[in-house]
Amino acid sequence: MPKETFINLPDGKRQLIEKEAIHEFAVSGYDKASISRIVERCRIAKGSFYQYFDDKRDLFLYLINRVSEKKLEFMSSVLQNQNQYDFFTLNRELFIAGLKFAEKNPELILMANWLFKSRGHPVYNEIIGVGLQNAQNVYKKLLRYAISRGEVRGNIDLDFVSHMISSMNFSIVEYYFQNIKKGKANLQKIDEGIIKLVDLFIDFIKNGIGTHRKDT
Amino acid sequence: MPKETFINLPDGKRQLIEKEAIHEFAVSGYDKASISRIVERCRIAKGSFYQYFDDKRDLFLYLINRVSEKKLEFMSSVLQNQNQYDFFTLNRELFIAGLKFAEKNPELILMANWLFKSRGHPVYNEIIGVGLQNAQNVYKKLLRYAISRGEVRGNIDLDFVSHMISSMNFSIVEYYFQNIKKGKANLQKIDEGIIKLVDLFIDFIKNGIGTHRKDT
Amino acid sequence: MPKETFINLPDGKRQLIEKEAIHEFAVSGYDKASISRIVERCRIAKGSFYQYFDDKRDLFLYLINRVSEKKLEFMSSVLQNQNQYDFFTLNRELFIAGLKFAEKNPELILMANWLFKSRGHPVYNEIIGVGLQNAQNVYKKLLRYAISRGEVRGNIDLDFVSHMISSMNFSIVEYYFQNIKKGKANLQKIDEGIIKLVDLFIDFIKNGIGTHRKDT
Amino acid sequence: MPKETFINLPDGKRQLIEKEAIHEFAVSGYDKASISRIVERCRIAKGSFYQYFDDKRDLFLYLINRVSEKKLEFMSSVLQNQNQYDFFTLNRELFIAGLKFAEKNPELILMANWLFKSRGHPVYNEIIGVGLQNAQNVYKKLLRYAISRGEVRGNIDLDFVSHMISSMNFSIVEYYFQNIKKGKANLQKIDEGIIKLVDLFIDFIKNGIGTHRKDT
DNA sequence: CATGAATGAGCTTTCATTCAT
DNA sequence: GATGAATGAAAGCTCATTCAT
Repeated sequence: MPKETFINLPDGKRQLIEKEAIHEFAVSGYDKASISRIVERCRIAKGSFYQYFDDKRDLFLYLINRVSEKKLEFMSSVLQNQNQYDFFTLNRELFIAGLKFAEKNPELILMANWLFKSRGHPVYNEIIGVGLQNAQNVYKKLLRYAISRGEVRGNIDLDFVSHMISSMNFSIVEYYFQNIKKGKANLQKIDEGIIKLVDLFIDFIKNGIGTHRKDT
Repeated sequence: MPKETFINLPDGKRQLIEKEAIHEFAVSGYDKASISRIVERCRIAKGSFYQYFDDKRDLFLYLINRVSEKKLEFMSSVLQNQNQYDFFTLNRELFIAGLKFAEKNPELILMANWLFKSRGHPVYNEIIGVGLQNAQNVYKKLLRYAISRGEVRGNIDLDFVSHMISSMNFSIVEYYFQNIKKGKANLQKIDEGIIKLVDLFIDFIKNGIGTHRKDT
Repeated sequence: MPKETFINLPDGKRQLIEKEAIHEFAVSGYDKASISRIVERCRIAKGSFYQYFDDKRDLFLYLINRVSEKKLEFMSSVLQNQNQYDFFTLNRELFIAGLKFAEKNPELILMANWLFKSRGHPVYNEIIGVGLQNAQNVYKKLLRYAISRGEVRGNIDLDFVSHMISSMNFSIVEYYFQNIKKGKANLQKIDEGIIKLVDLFIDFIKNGIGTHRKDT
Repeated sequence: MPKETFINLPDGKRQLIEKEAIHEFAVSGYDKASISRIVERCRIAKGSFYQYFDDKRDLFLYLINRVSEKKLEFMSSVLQNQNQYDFFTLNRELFIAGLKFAEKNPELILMANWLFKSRGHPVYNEIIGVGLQNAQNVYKKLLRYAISRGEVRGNIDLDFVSHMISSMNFSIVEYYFQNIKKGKANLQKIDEGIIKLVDLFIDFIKNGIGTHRKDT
């Protein structure tokens, strides 16, 4: 975690560093991310960086935490309605909120996605070790709650299902990004298409693991 | 592709080099993989390596080809029954064959998965350029065939669905690996569990994109 | 061109690096010159070198520029009298100034001579591309001016004559160096001898390309 | 010098090796010349090469000797008339014979020229050490003879003058090659031009070192 | 607290030469 | 005598991290 010196930095500078660091990790991934490039773009001294953070790892962990916070903040409005919605509707809303977040913070998502893809990488393990809230755990909690409310069958493999749901989430976002990059369609239309796919996906988990079969 | 010198190597040595190279790429990914480490572990001279392969890229491409071959060989028995099975059953069999292959060749799979996760990396593009069959394209073909046979709705988004199916495939294999690493259960039991999950997944794609709704 | 870090180096260190680099290029030529050897002799870290220069090429180009500067500075006193002297006298003075410069900076000359001999080498082309004044072009200009003043016949092949003059220049300097190396004579006497030869050479070009024949 | 094994080689193979080696040295110079490339082009084994020659140096020395032989042979017709011609006419004939040889054996000349430019290089010194006949020595002998016949002043610096004459020779040939490469003119016309320049040069040395002044 | 030069282990790659077959 | 795989020292270059100022 960053040192006092970073916390005490004037807001503008701190935000600049965060922004450029996120950009660097988003574009290059963790291993190829270059501290030199970050400090160059921020116009701060290399030494200063090491007054703020212990090392590259420390910076990355900090940023991942910030992303989690930001995303949680963004999604809190949805999560506050946890009791109103059933599990599947809540999921749909979360999914869509996630897509909107991705749309607004594409670099945050690219960075987080690097992490998601890097199971087995030393920093991945460390982040898990630090007990960072990750999507999978969120889904696990929601699933447990849904089971207790009778919305989801109790005999599912919680770990696997939450793994799959977060994978799908990731996979859809990735697909979305790729198509944007290809400029395959205007954003409006892609959004529509993706929401259809989200619905398809929601349908799936409902039919697949719900207590009541659809269409009966 | 490797030079004659590599092809002519005594089997033991050739296999040792392949094994250690696969190990290296599996644990470190392409960029961090170190030729120095490979030759050290094989107890061959650095220069010898460059008698066998043009460079790191050449080695990696060769190994990926080998994996494709091996996997194709392994799955050919399933694919030969392409006409007997309907799309969903075929998928199930492919899935299970894939899991068995992963079980027998865990490091190959780790290496291939690095590639899967590295869309955008120069070697990824090159492998695609070389026209290597990747899972997504295979599924696209199978889906088209299934649509022509009336087993799958014609109004699906082929790209998205094949993307999702190969992602799920990848995701399930990954999940499987993690649990093995954790020693969470004896292999026998995990196998049973996973096959159940495969069935769940097959159910999903059937209900989600099949022409006929289940239970109607 | 070198980075700020090199410019800001304490004089002693900067000069040491220049000296050792010139020595290396002088004895080994560009291709065989070894950065490792340079940094070893300067007792600096390899990484430090790359804080100062982009690469070997960058170092060489910088040094060649320095030589040009130094030589131009050294010869400026002669060139300032460009209008007072006729072409042949000016040449004589330039020649002698060149020899004196060579005497004071033997390694610079060896380095520059490597370049002179390496027409066709990538760095040669690059240096020409950068528009560095080379001897041949200087002579071409002087010749044109001399023709306009009626001191030199107008029907000569400018390219060939300037090629020959700079070759001779080079050749005489080389001869001078060899004899010094052999310790063939005390410097005083060699100087006398060489100046005689310079006069002979000046005579030659006068007879060859001058407007008025000697002895008529 | 080459080993017995090379001498005993069938003519065709021996000549092929010589041809390709000359090509290699001509194109790349000594240091960058690659034994691997030579054996590859000759389709012989690397090991075989080392059965024929001790090393790269050995091969080069051998080839330089062969060039000397060939050139001497080519020029012997001129040198046989040594007594008929005066020094200057002989020189002119030698020069022109040299140009014709260069025209017929461009790669030999490129190789020899590398050597000429590489005073100070280990192999240069060795070749001199071996006492190889070089142009400079030939000129020295001719000059001595010419002095004895009263065609050349006795008070010249033999070393310098022979150095200059051979340098000029080299320089003109180089100029010739460059213009051919540039395709600056058709060969016929270049020849005419060069012969004019040769005459200019002969004039020079006549004026410079002859006993009798021209035009008086 | 900011600075930015210094560090050095590490990387991939090359190539003349050797030597067992 | 022919073979060609094996060798390993040496090359140019990178980059996260340290530390004296």
